[in-house]
Amino acid sequence: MTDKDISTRPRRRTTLGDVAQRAGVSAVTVSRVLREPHLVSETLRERVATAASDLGYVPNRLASALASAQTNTIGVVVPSLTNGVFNDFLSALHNVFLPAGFQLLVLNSRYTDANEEKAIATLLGHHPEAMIVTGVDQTPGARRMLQHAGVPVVQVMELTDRPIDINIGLSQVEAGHAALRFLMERGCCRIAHLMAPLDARAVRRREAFEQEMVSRGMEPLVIASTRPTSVPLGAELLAALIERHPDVDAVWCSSDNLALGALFECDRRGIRVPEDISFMGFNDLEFCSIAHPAITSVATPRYEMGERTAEIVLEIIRGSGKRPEERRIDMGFEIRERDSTRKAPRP
Amino acid sequence: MTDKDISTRPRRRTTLGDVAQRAGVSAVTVSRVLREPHLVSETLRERVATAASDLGYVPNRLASALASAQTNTIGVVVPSLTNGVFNDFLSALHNVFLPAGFQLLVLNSRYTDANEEKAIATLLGHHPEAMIVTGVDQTPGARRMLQHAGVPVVQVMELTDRPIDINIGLSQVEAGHAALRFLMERGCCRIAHLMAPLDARAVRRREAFEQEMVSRGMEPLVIASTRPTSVPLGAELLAALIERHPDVDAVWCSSDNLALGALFECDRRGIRVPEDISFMGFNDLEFCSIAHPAITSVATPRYEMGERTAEIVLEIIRGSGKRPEERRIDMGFEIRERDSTRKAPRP
DNA sequence: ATCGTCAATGGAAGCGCTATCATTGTCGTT
DNA sequence: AACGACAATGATAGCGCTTCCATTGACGAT
Repeated sequence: MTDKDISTRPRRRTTLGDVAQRAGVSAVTVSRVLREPHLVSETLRERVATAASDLGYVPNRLASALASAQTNTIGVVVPSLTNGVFNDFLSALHNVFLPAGFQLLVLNSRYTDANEEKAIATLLGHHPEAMIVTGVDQTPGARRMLQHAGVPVVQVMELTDRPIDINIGLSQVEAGHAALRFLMERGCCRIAHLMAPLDARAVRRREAFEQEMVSRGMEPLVIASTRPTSVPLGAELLAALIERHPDVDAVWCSSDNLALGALFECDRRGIRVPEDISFMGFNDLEFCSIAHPAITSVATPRYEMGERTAEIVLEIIRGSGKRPEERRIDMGFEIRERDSTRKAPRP
Repeated sequence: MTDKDISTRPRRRTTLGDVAQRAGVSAVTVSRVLREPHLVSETLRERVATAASDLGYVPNRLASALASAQTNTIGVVVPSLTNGVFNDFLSALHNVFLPAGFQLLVLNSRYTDANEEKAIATLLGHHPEAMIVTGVDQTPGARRMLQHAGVPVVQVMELTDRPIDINIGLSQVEAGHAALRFLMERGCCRIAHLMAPLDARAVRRREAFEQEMVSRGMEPLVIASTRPTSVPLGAELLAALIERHPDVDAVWCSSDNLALGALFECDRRGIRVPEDISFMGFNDLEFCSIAHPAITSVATPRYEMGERTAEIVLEIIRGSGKRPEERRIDMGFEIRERDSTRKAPRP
């Protein structure tokens, strides 16, 4: 039975013309029924609709886009889908773009520049109405392509002085400074940083963190792994840290996943949090507030960034390309203190 | 300066013709340089390449696809990107399809049938070479569209007797039965199930779980929430469970995220795992083995499922539509026991 | 009765590319 | 010297749709 299904499948997909013929009208009329039904009499409108549904007609977006020079597509490149951060961002984009009649084309660069460049090329081949890329470290080739694309380009998550077009993000450098200051204010003095330098933004935070330590006369202490951030990696990095530096009293993790893994490892080793070591994460993913102990984290406005990005893009598209006053928007961040850094003051 | 960048942007994107003109050749030759360079003399090949790069030429995939009737695109619909399960699956698809010259178009149905149908329609509009959809509960409309698409269709994650075309997954029903049996064998007798019925597969597992309990004369005990699965939800569901049924001695969670949240909540309430309550999750996400206590989980072959799916699709496409012998492939599952169910035997 | 107006439809051209076939020129062969 | 074979290039015709403009007929205004 299923076999029959397959063999009876039409070899040629039904087109506008097929529908037109079946409805006894011209192709133009069918096209109009789909896009501007108010211009077509009700009689024909119904006849066309019936014919279309009988034939299981699905308009060919490729042809439509080619003819109209309108793809109603937004190209997005993110470095990871595993990381909850980008899901929140994408979710916001969806929520604004879909109702506006746009469709998202999302490609994953897996944290490598070459992939990002390839992804950008691929997306541009689809002629999106706008491009949204993560970070500000595109390759020269990618930059050039984006500059020549003739569509709005938004670089997100991070700030730069030389944006390609629009830049919406937060200062990773300030976040790095703030994190160290926060832990010091809580009385910590032997502070370590766990990170995965695959992410360019994590590297920027690390640099700021180290610089701040050096400027205070402290010895920078960073444990890094080239693997992508994950919960198991957090456990590993913490183990490595404790082995080499059993005297740490605070750990800042470059991602909440690392923090969670590190917390598990502490639990396993009988290290008490925050009594023995204070812990802080980054991004404030949803599990931070629910973990036990709850994890202090640097909250980033991922959802808001997505909304803002989408709104600005729509404004530009609808305003026939006019850019807003501010090309560079700082969305800020906020440290949410929870139990993992609430050490009882020393007697 | 940036302003200038914008204003000097070309209004019309460069086309094959532009490159041809600049290189002093015909459009056909440019097209050939891009697709079948061995057919073009080296002189022209270089001249064309230079012209293309000078103009920042990006081929228009829409036009190319329209003309060649080949999009080299695979359409994929998943219900969620937040859930690690689908990332592993997508990751496998990427790893097989990209090197084969195909590009993935991924849409998110957010666990609703209407969205799924819309996503399928949208993807079909892009004329993919194959469609991969999650689950087996497509709406009649979606089913019809897929049947008429004239391309291979794979339903994944779950098994059915009536596949649209190809079906690769695992039996959620068997998983439900197995989970209960596993816990009973470990001596648990008051067993609860925490779940989020947004996911059709979770519902199927629940039904099997309940049925198995009933058939053993036990009273089914399920706490559900209509919100999507998440770590915080796990904590909430556990709280609700304990309030109503303080006597439970085992909990099976429909996802590892729920299990993690529930574990945190136990920790917070001083409930010992596994001494007081045994815990089991589903999917075996990477944090299960690293959590403390490590979480017993039903491991699903997500990555392998993705690989298998991609391989079969490629086979069909390359074999000019010939389907494999087996239309329905059971990838199985496996319970990985860890500390969260390793209760010391009663004295 | 004649005109302009307007709603409702259709015809034709073309979006940027590729498939197909035709055309050129260069060989080696007899 | 004439031929076919073949490599290298170009001309042409679409792919399925939309845009633009032309056509038709019904209607109210003069």
